Amino acid sequence: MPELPEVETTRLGLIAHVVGHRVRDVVVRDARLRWPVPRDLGRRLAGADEIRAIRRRGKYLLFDMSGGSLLVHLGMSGHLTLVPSATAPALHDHVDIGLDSAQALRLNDPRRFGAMLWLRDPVERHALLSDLGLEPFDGQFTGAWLHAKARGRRVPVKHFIMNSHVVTGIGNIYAAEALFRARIHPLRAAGRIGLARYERLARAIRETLSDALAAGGTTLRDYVASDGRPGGFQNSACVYGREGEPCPACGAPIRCARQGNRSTFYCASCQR
DNA sequence: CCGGACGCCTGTCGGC
DNA sequence: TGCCGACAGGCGTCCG
Repeated sequence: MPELPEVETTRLGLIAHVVGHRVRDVVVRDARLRWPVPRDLGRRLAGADEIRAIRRRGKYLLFDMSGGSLLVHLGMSGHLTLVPSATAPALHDHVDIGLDSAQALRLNDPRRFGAMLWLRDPVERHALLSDLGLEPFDGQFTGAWLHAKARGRRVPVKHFIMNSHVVTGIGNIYAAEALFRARIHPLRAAGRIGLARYERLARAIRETLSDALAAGGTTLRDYVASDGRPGGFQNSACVYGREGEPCPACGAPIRCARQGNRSTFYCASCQR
């Protein structure tokens, strides 16, 4: 499940191979992603100049070109890899973006929750990006900011920090891990948590994401980086997917609760 | 505005 | 062995 560390690992792995190159051709084998891949994507990309930069906003990747940007979202099961241009496609290899370097950027996404769209300038005004919350590594993202934002909210704090209109890049895995580090119960109402605990949470979110980034992200099932290699953070997870195992801090068994359609993992003795 | 439910999608797994 | 339901879950959308 690509969250901020997986998307950022993908971005970092692609920069050296993609920036400064032009798109030669685009092959869409299956346009049925979250939204249809635009029919004119090939014309747009091949008609633009070279890819100037790759940016990340939340879980979105933006490949900046003249006149607009290619937006990519990996959804739940997507990954972007670089392959030699002639590489035969495998199952769920939906889109190839052929570069002038004899390599292709290949999107594989079994569940097709991902997206590939062309965004005209100014990109930030697009509906998908305009209402996004703060980046966790933005200097404005502090405990005080979170505390103010949570005022009056009755939603469980785990949902609150997974809401991309509040703070971007945090999904089910890192939300659970950050709340464990901050020793906050995932079901506690967001508006009923004090400033000091939000300071702890903001710090825990940044530490968790930094550690995961250093490990190359988390691979539970589908995720691989742009070179095809899996991440390593799954071995460092304290609570996610560890129901019944002893809490690394106190030894009590990790619990699993269901919130709507999602599982949440926590230590009932450490997290209050 | 807020919160909760729903739908999209495929692969995997446990139970019978 | 095959069938079936549950589950994985990001996020836009809809509804009360």
